[in-house]
Amino acid sequence: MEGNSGGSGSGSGGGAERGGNDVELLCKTLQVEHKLFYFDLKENPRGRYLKISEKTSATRSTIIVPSSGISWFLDLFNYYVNSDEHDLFSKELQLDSKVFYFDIGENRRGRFLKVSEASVSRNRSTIIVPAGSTRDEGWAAFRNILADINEASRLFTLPNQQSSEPSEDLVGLSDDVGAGFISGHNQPTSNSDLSVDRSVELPAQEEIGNMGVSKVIRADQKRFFFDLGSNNRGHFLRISEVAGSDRSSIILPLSGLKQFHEVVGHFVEITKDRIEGMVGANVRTVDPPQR
DNA sequence: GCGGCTA
Repeated sequence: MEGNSGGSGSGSGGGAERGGNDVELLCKTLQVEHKLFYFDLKENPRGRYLKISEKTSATRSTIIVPSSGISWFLDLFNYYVNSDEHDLFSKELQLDSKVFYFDIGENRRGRFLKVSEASVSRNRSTIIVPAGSTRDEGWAAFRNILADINEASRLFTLPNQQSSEPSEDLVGLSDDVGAGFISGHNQPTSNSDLSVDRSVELPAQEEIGNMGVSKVIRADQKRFFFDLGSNNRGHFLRISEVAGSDRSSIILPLSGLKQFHEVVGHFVEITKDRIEGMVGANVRTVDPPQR
């Protein structure tokens, strides 16, 4: 019934993008009690993101998580699942220009986790995840979905390049990232009873290989975000440093990435004696827990 | 077959 006036022209220049042109990489569904959660891993030229929607009979609410935040969400849900009931505190997570608030609540229906997204130009949106009746099964199921999606996102990101164990590498990024061809693969997302996943036929594999690649490393109190991107000038790697509320970035054209890698390797080499005891202590890549 | 949540 929608008078979709000229359906192709719907992308007229407004700030409200509906993500209609975005590529769906992965869709999953999770039912917790009578709520339905939709997880959509999507990608557009600006990058990759995870859309999480909560649907009830009368309510629909959605949060958008940048791809760099998926592993943080996984970490946080692990925290809420694994910590003792009395040790649960509110958390907040800042990503780009968004802040996500995690708060525990309880009423006669039970315990729940409220996840709110606050961004500059958009109304705050919230989803509420029931803890579940026994052993936080709602949160645990939610966590498992996040783990699957995090894994899948990394599969899309680096098809063939996990040659070395990440615990010994400062940055597991090879110098030929540009060659992004995802071979026809049987992806190992196997048995999930209540989660329906379908691997979308990838319409533009080169784009997927070239964009939306993200990594995060932690060093002391700082976080460094590595994001591949491209514009009309070509492809680049953006490295952002986040410490407290300060943030700054450098933009490295891919043409310089190999030299960059060599220079970094040089300094790793000459400081090896000093840093090798630190790897794994306060300098390490963020590796989300398996399963 | 719920129901939580500042806009």
